[in-house]
Amino acid sequence: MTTAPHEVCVSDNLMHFLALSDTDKRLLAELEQSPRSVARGHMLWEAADTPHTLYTLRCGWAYSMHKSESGEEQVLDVFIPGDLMGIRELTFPAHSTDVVMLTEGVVCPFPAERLLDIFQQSSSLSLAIHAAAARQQAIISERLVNILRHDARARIAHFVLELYFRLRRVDPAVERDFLVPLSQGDFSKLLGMTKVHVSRTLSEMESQNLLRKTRKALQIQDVDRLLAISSFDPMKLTDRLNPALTRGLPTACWE
Amino acid sequence: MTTAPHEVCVSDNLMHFLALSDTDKRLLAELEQSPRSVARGHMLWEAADTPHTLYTLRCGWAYSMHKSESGEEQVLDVFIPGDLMGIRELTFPAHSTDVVMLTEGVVCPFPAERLLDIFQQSSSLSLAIHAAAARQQAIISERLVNILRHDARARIAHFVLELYFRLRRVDPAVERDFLVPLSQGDFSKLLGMTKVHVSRTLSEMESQNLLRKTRKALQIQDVDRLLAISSFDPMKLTDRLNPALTRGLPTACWE
DNA sequence: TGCCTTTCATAACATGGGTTATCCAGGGGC
DNA sequence: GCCCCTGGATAACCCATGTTATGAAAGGCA
Repeated sequence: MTTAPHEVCVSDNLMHFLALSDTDKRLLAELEQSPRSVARGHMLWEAADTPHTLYTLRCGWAYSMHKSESGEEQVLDVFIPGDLMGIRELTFPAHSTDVVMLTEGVVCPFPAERLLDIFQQSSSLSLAIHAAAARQQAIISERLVNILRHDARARIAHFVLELYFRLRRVDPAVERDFLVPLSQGDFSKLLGMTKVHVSRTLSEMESQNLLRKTRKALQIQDVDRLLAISSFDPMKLTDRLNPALTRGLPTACWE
Repeated sequence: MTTAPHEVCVSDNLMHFLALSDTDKRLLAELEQSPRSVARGHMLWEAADTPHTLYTLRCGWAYSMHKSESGEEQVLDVFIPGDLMGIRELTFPAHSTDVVMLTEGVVCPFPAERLLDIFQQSSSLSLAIHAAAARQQAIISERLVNILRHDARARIAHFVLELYFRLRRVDPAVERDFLVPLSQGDFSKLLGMTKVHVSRTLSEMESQNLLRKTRKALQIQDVDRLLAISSFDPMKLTDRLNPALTRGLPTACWE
């Protein structure tokens, strides 16, 4: 059945890329010194704020979204435990998204300059953080390609697989049936369609034994067909780094 | 009238963010040591290649695209002179896009490790390069939001403004009427619509005196209405950096 | 317990944009 | 000058998805 919420820290995330030295782990642990419990709906930052604080997400889910003047909302990122939030917007004078907790959770805020310190102190960590940031962006680019080229069924299939693989990456205990705190409305804001059509399409997919979505959980019934429908490529989220960059650096434990 | 092609180097791009020291300029100049003329249609890299080489684009245009098994093409980035090509995919073991020259041009290839050297040698340059990379990604994210929320007219308006502001940034001589080596088919691959509909919509927009696109050039007739239609926000491409990061660093010349 | 809000399901209808096809114009090569 | 080839315009038709509306189920809260 669905697994219970899991506590993950950034180093659990980053060590997938490279083996981290004790110094690296200590640097990361400093970032996560001040965990803070936040309620569902809590806003970590708002569009137009200056990004002076970054967050690691230790437990719970969050998302970032654009609000247009007309009040429409477009979700850009979904954050899961272990994710680093805010790097995308770090170099900008102002945030362009709101970031809101989707569930209650625990975040660790730290000042942006700490990241600069890290960049100066550890090239392994710099690389791992860049890799993590690049993968966050790759997720968005993939979503763009997917959305532009495919119909509603494929969009949903793609996104569901994205979630599944991302969750399993940081918590291998995740099964085919897992907790997802996203409503159909959230799906619609992510995938650029109306919630009515999300509902229609989910019903259709359920009747085809592809997947089943309830209020709280998501059950993947046929990974292979979902992969085929969506042409999702798990490699796009790979933990493997470019070998041209890692000469001389310690490799990750899984190798 | 339309302006002639312009030669730009990366430092012309990066110095918009921060004042570059002579050392910084020298480091960048080293990257651009080996300019190479390439023909229209030349492929700089292909999906599945390992990213060992980055390029600066000194002159001419290029784009990167995904090809799906079914042969559909989705354009992700459009590169203009001064752009750094390949950072997005740098940390991945394989490229996910093809990059093709849209015009003849001049590129400067350099090995990926040089970038690592730069990161270690100059924190100003690191920051400027990160900022440039973040803006490339922001362009894609903006396009995603725009495409999901708006109809064909707004998509085109948005993209046209994106081009206009990006070109003017590196070459202030660019006027309302400028050269664009993109066909309607290219527009369609960028914006996720058919070329037939691009044609329909361009005709409509021309009849409304919004803009006029010919084979080679693009003429913006009514910036204000285009801005209104597309809710394009030039701030999303700002050269201004996050003040929380630049304490102690020299500011850009325009400040 | 009952109330109230949010989420989900479903139906009837409207439409933007996809599909396919044909023709025309421009531009490069010879 | 002629030929091709690519790019662009236009039309007729159709379908996936948006729109609007309504009711029911779920879940929080007093």
